[in-house]
Amino acid sequence: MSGSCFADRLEKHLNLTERERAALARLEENQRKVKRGAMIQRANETITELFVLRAGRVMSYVILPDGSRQILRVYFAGDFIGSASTVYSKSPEALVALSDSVLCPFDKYALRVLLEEHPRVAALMFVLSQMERVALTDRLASLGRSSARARVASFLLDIIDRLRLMDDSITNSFDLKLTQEEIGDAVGLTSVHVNRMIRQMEADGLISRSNGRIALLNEKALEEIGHYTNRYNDLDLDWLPDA
Amino acid sequence: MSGSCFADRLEKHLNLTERERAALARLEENQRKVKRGAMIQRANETITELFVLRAGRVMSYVILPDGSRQILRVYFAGDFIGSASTVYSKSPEALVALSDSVLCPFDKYALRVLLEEHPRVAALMFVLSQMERVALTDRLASLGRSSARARVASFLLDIIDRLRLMDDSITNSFDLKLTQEEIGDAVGLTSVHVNRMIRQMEADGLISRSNGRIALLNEKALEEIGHYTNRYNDLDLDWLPDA
DNA sequence: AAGGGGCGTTTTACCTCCGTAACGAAACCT
DNA sequence: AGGTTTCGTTACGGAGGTAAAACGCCCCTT
Repeated sequence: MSGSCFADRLEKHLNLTERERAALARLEENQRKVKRGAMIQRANETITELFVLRAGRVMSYVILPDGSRQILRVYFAGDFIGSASTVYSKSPEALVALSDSVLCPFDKYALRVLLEEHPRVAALMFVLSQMERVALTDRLASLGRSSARARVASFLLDIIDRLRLMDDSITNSFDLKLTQEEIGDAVGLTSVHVNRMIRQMEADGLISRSNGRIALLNEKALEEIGHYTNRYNDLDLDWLPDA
Repeated sequence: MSGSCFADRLEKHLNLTERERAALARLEENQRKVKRGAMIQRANETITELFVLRAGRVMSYVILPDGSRQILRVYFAGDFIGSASTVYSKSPEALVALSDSVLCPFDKYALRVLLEEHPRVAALMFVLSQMERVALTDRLASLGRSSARARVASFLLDIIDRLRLMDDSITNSFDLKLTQEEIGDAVGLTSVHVNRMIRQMEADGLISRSNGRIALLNEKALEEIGHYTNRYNDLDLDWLPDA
């Protein structure tokens, strides 16, 4: 366990050197605690800060002119967030804490130094960003081309697989920490219809629920319903620069 | 005009050094011509090649188990494609030429050398990948939270703005090179309904068509209908390492 | 020039999945 | 206890999907 939560995350995929770990730890020198519901970054505001999410859960979203919301992504401990601000001077998306969380803010210019001095970390940042790109295209296919039932199923599977990545103790149940309205805003449905789907899946014995926790009782079936594939098995990072 | 089409694209955003241009040109040493309709990369096949698209037009898509297709992205000259293969050993998406095209294939390991030797280019690759990420989240919001009319409008605007980025001669009309079925597969609609929307927009005087070309007659109105914002104006690349 | 096949577009009729609106119950604050 | 948030459920309507056929156009072939 190094001082850097982000380094821990990267080490799920490959081994870092001491120097690299130290450099990454420097991104997390500052900490900021935020409460559930806190706005971390407003959309369309000037920003120079990025964050490593050290603990808790965060979502990013946009609000359309008609008031509807699209949740873009849910983030977990170890994730690098706010990365859009590496490119745009005004944040294209808002960030809100879904649970009490700990953030490590750092400056764009700190990222610059990191990338200059650690080519392998630079390559890794590119790789992480590609992983997120693929996750987004998967969700795009889900919203564009599958039914409400399929969208909810694949969304649940994606969340549990990402939680498992950092927490080995998770078996088949987890705390979603999202309201049904939020699930709807993530997969492009209304809360009413999310509720229909969830109760239907519960009636079908695919999932069960008790006070906020969701248990996936038949993942194979859910994967089929949701057209879901776990991409984290098929990584190829051999081409990255040597340590 | 350097030897590298990709360098030309990057120079739309910032100035490269001679050394950097030379390094990028090395990615485009090989050329391959492909005909319209040619499969460049099949989904789920082992791959080690990436491409710079030198001329023509290419799309990426996935096919869901039920046979439906989701087009993920349309690429133009100067775009870097197949980037998912930097992360996965099997391609998560298929690539097909939408018009006769010229591709410059290169190996993952060539990318590695580039990133090791040119930290600024590495940072730039990260930036490009973030730009694509934001483009995807915009489309995610479009599919998840807006009407058929809005989806078609924003799709057309996105295409024309990306064409304009590389070709100053474009005013308000362009060659789409997509069938209505393909438009539908890109924005999550059926060809029938795309047709309804397009003819409606034509009747409303928002667009006009003649032999494959589409003219946007009222971009302001289309932007409002599609909840569209052109992100290419708001870039902030000042933090990148110095030349 | 005539005929024909292929591809994309247009149109019609019908249907269904999902959204809208509304309200009551339960759970959660403070 | 009283407000606030979330969940559950209903009835209804509409946006968009499905299926099918006709139409137009280009290119081929004879």
